[in-house]
Amino acid sequence: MLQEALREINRGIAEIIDSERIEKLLKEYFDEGKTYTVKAGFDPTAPDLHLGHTVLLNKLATFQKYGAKIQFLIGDFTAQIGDPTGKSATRKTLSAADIVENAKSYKEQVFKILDESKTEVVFNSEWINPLGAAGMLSLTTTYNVARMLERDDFDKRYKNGTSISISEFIYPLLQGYDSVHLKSDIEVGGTDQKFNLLMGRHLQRAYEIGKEQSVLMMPILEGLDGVQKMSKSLNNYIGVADEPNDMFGKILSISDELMWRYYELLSTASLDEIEALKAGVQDGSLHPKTVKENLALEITARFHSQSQADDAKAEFEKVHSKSQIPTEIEEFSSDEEIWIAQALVDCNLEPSTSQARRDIKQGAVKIDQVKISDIQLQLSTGEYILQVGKRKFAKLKVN
RNA sequence: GGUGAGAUAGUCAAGUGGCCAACGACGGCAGACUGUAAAUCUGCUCCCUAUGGGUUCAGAGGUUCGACUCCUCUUCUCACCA
Repeated sequence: MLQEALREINRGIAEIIDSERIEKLLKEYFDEGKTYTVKAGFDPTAPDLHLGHTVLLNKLATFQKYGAKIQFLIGDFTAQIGDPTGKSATRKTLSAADIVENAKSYKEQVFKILDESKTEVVFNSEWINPLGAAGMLSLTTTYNVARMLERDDFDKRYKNGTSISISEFIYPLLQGYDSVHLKSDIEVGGTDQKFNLLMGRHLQRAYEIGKEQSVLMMPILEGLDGVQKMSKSLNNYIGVADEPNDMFGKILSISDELMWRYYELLSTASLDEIEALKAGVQDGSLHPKTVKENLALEITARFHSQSQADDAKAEFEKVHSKSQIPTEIEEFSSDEEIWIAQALVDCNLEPSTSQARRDIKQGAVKIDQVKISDIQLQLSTGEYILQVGKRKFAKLKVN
């Protein structure tokens, strides 16, 4: 039982620090039923969760299975500074109202994966605000500039002469202080958070709270392009709130190489099962597309339902394999005869009539499945299925 | 505080009086090929019912027949010195 739990917890992780302590905590849970706390911090700037976030959430859910109480920390105070991690410049701040709104939407999405009864949602402004100037000052005395500059991104920026705001130095300290206040046993985060996570250990020691948190780092999930990390701003993400059809389609559009990465980090299939799939593809007994479809089905079902996932698969086959028209298409109407380019813009298929013209010239536009080439085409009374490229459809009714 | 350099389309980055709606790269979109793959090849990539017109090169003025290019001021960024 203990061994199984350890295997589950170690699955897919990038790095672990002080795993002996985790083992000890688990042993105490199995032997004496003692619980422990696992902290994970989230930035309230991005309330729309995507699969990249779920890598971490899945790990937290695993911990919950084995006696952990999750400290789900929303960094409302630290968001005012902006985490300098991976950023080349200081970023803008959020209003208090935005933060409240974002946090709310966070909770709605997170409990699709986490067990609410074993999760405590906390805001760090709660204890950082009362810290005051004196508290802040004493916090800063626990660390020094030279060590702060050891951090890779600070180091690079310092050497390049790119500006580093003093407040950015404060950020890791505050994140570490969260661990002091919460007396966390374990903190889970992305590998890019290593410095900040270790700061938690450092400060727990400095503040003598009698323990030092173990740190577990999850790898960063690549986005749909397979190169850059999955993020909303790069628009290469699969959102947990995406419609079943979108979710299924997006997963199927990833490269074969990336598919294995997703299997490792997102699937509940065991490592042995994944190895078997890889072997199957290698010797040709399994088609990579089938393997990818199964992944898409599993993930779509997790965030929606099995039947919705099955429907998404059927829909996908209909539209793409058989080149038929999707079941549900957004409908638009026009009260008078309309020029094709304008119609495409009105139906949100094209951003401008200029772009529409170009696409028509290139043969990317179809009406009722038939490719058109006449830029001047006028649509008179009737119903039309407009299509741009392979995936954009709209139905237009001209009265 | 002083001195110097710079700000060009989603990003990087050419252009230093007309040949500029602005080279190139990346990204993005589309076509071919496919498994809606990937890789590769090709085309497109400010707006406008368009062999034409309109708005762009940080912002505001100015010089000029003509400015992304020259001048002045403003804003912002960076470097060196303090």
